[in-house]
Amino acid sequence: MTIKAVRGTRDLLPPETESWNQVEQAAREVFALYNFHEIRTPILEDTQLFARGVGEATDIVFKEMYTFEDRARAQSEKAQSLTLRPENTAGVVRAYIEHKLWERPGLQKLYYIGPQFRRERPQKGRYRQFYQIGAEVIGPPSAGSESPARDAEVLQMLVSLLQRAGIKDWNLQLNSVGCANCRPAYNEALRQALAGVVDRMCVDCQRRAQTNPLRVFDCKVPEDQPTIETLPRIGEFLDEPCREHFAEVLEILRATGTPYTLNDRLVRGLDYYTRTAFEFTQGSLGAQNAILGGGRYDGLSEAIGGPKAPGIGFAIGEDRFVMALSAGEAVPSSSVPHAYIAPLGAKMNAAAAQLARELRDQNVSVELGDDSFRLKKSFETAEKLGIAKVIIVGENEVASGQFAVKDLKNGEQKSMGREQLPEVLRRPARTSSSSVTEV
RNA sequence: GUGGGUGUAGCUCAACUGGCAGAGCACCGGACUGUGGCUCCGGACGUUGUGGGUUCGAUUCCCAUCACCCACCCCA
Repeated sequence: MTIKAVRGTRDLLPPETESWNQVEQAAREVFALYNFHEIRTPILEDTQLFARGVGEATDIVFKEMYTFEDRARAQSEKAQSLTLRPENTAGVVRAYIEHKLWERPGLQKLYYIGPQFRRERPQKGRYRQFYQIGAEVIGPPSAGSESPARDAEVLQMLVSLLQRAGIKDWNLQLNSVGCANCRPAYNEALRQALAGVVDRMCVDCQRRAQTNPLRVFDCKVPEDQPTIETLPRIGEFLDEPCREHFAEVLEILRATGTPYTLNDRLVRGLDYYTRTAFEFTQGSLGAQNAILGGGRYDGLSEAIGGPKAPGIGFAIGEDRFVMALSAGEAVPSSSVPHAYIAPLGAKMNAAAAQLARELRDQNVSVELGDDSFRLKKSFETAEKLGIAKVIIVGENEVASGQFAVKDLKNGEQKSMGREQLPEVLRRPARTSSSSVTEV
């Protein structure tokens, strides 16, 4: 049996990796405009971080984590339970606490790009090793971390990222899920309301009513919808501070022309979310149509043993983002070298390598051939690689110092000294209509 | 974890009712020894996902298993 990539993981090959780099570059540029800076946290974390941060009862922690016991190195050392991170917010907050980042001036505005791991059944837009691009704004309340201005700014940043990357047909769904103060009352009201009607609902809802009542709002069974419509909404239970916070977020969004859709059934699957919760969906993605999601997590730091450090953040599903991109026409023009160097005849490899190095030092990208190739093969190879210009390095050229440069687009060939090469090669090829008709 | 679908060459797909596993594209070489695209000729290409069963004979029928796809659950 040949060895294959394990289930739910995949190789990203060229030219697709070009799209990934484009997405990441667009993200870095936009983040920089909003003064976010990169953080890189370990892929491996103490299992407790996720149990306490993400929530013991969530599906992610309960049944989807890659967890294993790291063996003790010495008698005196205890074995430790480690987990491949299923998301990155907990890790960022852990680092915030560990390095006392609240001692630094202002808010911490951090972004990350990297792989995450969840053991789910693979599906379109869902992998066991998947990639997230995310950002967090976190800090002490005195630095403004609780301000609705931060929520609105993050949402606005996401809109500019989607626009810059060329994602179309997106929709921003917004809700407020309350806080530690008002959510218990709502949970109780919901539980009571469900108690009366749950036996008429689908089996999944009956289970949700027990384990995580908020999630009945996710139900897609048509027969359940009328029942769900009668259930109380979190919006009716928000306390005054939560209500004001949400209203101000909306006001800023309107003022900045950021379109949104209120969705009072939007709930999020991680325990740490408070107040603002959001999701961007995209039309071309199939059932897994959430291209990114996030929200506020005002109690997360304290849940994992840190100081009060409210924050808001999001994670973009990079796999889905790239998918949404290639569903449109925004296919990347993969980068093709400026020139192909064709060493011609025996013992020309050294001279060709020398020229290649000179050109590369001057930022000319070069694919270097082999002197065992016949010229014909060199031309064919350059043609197949889509390279526009071929430089011939033969005995004549080496002796005279004049190199033959052929433009494959229009068939013209001329001789020139090496000092002229970089400038000529970097110039894009002219494709005159007259040259197309030769042959 | 549950349900449905699909697995044949690098890619896209054929192969009648169970009877020699094929084509196009791509790849390699030649025609053409310092000049590509077009054309022609030739070459290589497979444990038909894997293992078992039925059969004189299985890509085809049956069972199991694995992978992928789609959906549920859940999430990015």
